[in-house]
Amino acid sequence: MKPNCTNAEWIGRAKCSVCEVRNIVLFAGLTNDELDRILHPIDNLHAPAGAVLYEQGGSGSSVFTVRSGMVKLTLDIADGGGRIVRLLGAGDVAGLEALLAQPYKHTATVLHDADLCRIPAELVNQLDQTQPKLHRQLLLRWQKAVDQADSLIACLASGKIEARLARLLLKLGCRDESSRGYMLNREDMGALLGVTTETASRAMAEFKRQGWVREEKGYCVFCNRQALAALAHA
Amino acid sequence: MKPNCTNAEWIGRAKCSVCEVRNIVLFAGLTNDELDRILHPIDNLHAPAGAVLYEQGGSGSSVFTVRSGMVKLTLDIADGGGRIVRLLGAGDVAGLEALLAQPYKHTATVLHDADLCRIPAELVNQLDQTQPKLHRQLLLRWQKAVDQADSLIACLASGKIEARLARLLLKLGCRDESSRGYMLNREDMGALLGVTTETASRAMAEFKRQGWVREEKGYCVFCNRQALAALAHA
DNA sequence: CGTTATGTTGACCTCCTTCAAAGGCTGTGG
DNA sequence: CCACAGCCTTTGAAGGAGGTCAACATAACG
Repeated sequence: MKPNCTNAEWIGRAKCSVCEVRNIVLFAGLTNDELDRILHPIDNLHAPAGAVLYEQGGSGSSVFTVRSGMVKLTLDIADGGGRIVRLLGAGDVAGLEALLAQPYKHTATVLHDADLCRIPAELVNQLDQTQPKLHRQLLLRWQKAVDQADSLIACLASGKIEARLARLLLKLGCRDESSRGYMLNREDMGALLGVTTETASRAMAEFKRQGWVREEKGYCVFCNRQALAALAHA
Repeated sequence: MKPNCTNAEWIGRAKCSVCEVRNIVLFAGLTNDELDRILHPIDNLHAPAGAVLYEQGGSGSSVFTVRSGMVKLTLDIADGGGRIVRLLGAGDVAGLEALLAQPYKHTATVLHDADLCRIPAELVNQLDQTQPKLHRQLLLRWQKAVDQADSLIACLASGKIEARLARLLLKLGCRDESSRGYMLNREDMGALLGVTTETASRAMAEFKRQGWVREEKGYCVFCNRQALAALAHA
């Protein structure tokens, strides 16, 4: 059991060269040869829903790339509450602050069973100095984190609940599109949209009554994308 | 007049080696010799309140470091509205996305007369490859942007208005502390806190009636920091 | 089959929005 | 110096949206 990865199952050394998401995660751009030389300390983990990858304030020694599944980053503030500040899916990276020797800024919790790569921060920093391709990928990841945070502020924290929920569902995507068709429970929806669990539940129930969206054991299925898009713009 | 900087007054080539904020902005860590060799294309601008540094979607060719004053980054979404996603003060950097050849993600508007350095993205990218010190500064700036966005989500978009406003005022700081003692107008407060201008005005008026804060031509003066801190934690 | 966690719904009340109007400050022109 | 316009702020009143507390339903699970 990894100290940073509660309840995570260790699968083995990562085989980055055969990883189907290689091109969309951190090491995109490196050739197989380059990968073979460096991938030894990288662990491949499977973490079930509920697993905590790391906790806010913990000393960060690794970054995590998400190969599949979904991970949430939550920020606890003084007065309780605690809000979800990011949802990560395939190709996203968690814990970049570890590269700067900063403590983890969030608590990372698995929402849907996830395949992850755990990469020592030290390794990434070494490669960063010698591999211009990785270097650019790093900057892109950081920018993506900024974009996601900004998008959350602009799209999920402004307007009426129905509009916010519609935007969230559209962001989560559809089952047959990408790996992002996961459904959230009402509590997480509330923490993401900045409302109570009850309000999130009421809005979702109404959406289902209207036939705009359907739920299938953890997945969400769209029935009327147009209706959601119309709501999102209101 | 610079194309990217409406109403900005051009002062001259930047003299980074005598810049008092050099240690807290992008080139912190470089020696004077190193600076002398590279600072030629850097422009020093003075921009009055209301000036627009760049607009969302514009092709980004420069990053801006803020030497003094205050700048807001606003994100316009489809359905109008438009929300402030970041407040920048002395030492902060705007437009990092230009380094990745991405269009500007926000509109940058000066809120309080600002001294700025306009640095060509190309120059930063060149230095990034040869100057490890600058490289680390860059990553730190990106992380700071993430932190600020997350902080906004957690602190300024959750809870009752009074708590949010108290947190905002504490963040803005006090006049005799740093350069962040600026007061915002009610419209910007609303755009930052996610409420209407009227609600922001009502809350501020009440704070002033209670004697917790005072306003002096654009600056804010604390009278009762404890009261604000207590509100912030509620 | 009971137990527990999660989702749904209702009733009531608070907070914020909306629309409207009045007050205050500043700059401009007579 | 005063009058006036324009902008920002403040305040009021009415309505709606979401919070809160509680009950109940449903699903998951041993």
